[in-house]
Amino acid sequence: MTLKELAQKLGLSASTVSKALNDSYEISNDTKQRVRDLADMYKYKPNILAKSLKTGRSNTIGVIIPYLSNPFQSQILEGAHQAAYDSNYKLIFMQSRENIELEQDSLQALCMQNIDGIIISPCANSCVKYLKQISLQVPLVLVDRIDYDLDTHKIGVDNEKGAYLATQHLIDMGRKDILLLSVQNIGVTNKRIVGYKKALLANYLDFKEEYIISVEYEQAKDNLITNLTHLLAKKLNEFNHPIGLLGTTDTLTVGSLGILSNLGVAVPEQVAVVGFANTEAADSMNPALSTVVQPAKQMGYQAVEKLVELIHHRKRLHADFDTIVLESTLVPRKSTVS
Amino acid sequence: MTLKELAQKLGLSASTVSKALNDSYEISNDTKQRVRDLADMYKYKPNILAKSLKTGRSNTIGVIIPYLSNPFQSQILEGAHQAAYDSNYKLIFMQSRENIELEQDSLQALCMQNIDGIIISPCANSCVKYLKQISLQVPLVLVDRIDYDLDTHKIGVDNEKGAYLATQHLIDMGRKDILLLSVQNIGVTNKRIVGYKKALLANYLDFKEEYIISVEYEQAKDNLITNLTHLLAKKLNEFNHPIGLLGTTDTLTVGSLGILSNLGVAVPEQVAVVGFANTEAADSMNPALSTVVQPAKQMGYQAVEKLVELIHHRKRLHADFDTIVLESTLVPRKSTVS
DNA sequence: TTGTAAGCGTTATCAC
DNA sequence: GTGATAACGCTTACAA
Repeated sequence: MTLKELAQKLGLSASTVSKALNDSYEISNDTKQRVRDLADMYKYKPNILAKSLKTGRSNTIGVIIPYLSNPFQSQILEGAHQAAYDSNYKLIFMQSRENIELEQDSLQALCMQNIDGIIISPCANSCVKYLKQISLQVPLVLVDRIDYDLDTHKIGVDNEKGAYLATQHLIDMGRKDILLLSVQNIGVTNKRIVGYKKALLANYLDFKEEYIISVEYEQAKDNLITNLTHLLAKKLNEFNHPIGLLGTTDTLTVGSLGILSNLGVAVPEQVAVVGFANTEAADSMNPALSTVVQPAKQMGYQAVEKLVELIHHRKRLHADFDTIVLESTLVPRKSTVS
Repeated sequence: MTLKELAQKLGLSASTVSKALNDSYEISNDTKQRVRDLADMYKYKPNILAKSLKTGRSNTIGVIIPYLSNPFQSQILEGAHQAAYDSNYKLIFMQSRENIELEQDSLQALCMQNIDGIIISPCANSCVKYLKQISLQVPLVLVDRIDYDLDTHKIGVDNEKGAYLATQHLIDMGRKDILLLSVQNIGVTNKRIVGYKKALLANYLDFKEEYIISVEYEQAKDNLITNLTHLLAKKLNEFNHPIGLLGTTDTLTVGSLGILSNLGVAVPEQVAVVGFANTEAADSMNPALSTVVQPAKQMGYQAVEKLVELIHHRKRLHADFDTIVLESTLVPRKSTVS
């Protein structure tokens, strides 16, 4: 059932019917009602493709995140989906798998899809230049990994503060030697390291380069096992006091618990663990994991809100872009509090 | 840069250029090359909307799952995305939130989007009639929750066998009283209960209705806490032997570990726990969680493969639909083996 | 081998 | 208030 067919049945022209269905002021209420009634009756559904082709807007937003299987990122996507649903947009998503070529591929693919805007959490080592170029073609909003020099809206969390809180918490629990687990080349990591350092400084503790365990995303698990085991063996012998461990991503933090357990290291007695992690399973961990929780869904939600805003009035001043920084919260559990 | 403009620059007609770019046999190699070169030069990108409008195919697949934030379901989606990417399809996804109205809304929304096909993991209490009606309009493939009377491809796992294995494992570990945690009204649950019963039967153990703790999805966590606490208090007193616990979903299984820990119940000494769970964090659980692992990504991948197959030759015989049942595997860890 | 013309289902402009 | 017409950018008979 097309507009034309509907028009014929009504004895009206296609354009009149179109206007009626779009509630145009030009059309009389009588006609509108007649049109709507028959449209309902025949279950008329406009062809969105044709509509989009004509209007130039598709009501579709593209989302690019590194990994969908990462619970934190899928929470962002869930929030984004909710917001999209609320504002009547559709979501097409892509995964960059922390791979710069895949990211550019996906960006390219999205641009070819007549989407109205893009939300992206750039992959490790992402190319700012390329992003900038895209952002000139189509509205773009950064989410979570917002540490890029781009003129656009950015929605993230206060990573520095989150790390500061976590570090301070470990110090409060009496730990003076605090290892930090991080993934190489993810923007947010830097801020977290800064927070970590500042907390150390504020407590008159030395920062030691060797305390930073930095692994590549790809072989994160294996690298983590090797490096952590190695460093712990050394440090636990060297010191005769318990130490702290700060994980800067879900995977690393949760993974470290398993490793420590396998090594027979007591948590928190020997090593207190706290980390960024958005998992609901924190209470079921061994032991219950103290976490820095980030409002992931909210980030995704606000990112879409901002993007939609951007889509609706595209001609904003450059100076007018917002960077929204949400708060993360520390939830202490048994992995730091004995 | 449109096809027309490109044609003008080349001194050719739009149709010739279109054919050249689509590698039509009608066009000479010379012309093809010239066209391609200039297209590259001007970075010509075809307008997919126009193409879809004309051809009637959008190369887009809709996916509906209950919750994106459920790691198991997001793994299905990840696999689906991978397959879609490989076969050059785009994915639009929706969440039903285990809500039948939201599911029908989403189905409706997808149908209006000129998608080429749908993959769905129906929500609890989903309406078969409605699904059937949709499946007549557009190719549809069921994934994971395949226990519906629909003439279409279905990709799932052998839930009965998975539950059988898990139950047998608990029995092998010396447990004769085995509680089962389940969510109401999810199709897969039934099969899992059947597997559980069969394993009991095969070992000459009585099935007891009271051993089944069935909670609603919405208040799963709260209900679980109440019911599990209650039943355990009763049973642990009544028996003087250790018992078993079988969780039929990620959330329930993982959640139960936290609850048991809070109750001060020793796992596996007092209660051995095993459950369906696809989490990578199993090793970090308290204690490391024995799991029935399902090939979630593979399910998603194959679902898209099947759907694409269906899209390509729509006129298949009814009798010709496949139901693919993948194997799940049991990974014993400390929560059952002391 | 290439070009012409019609059409996919809408919306927008302008005339009536 | 309503309708004719063109246009969005592409594909595809069919004609040349």
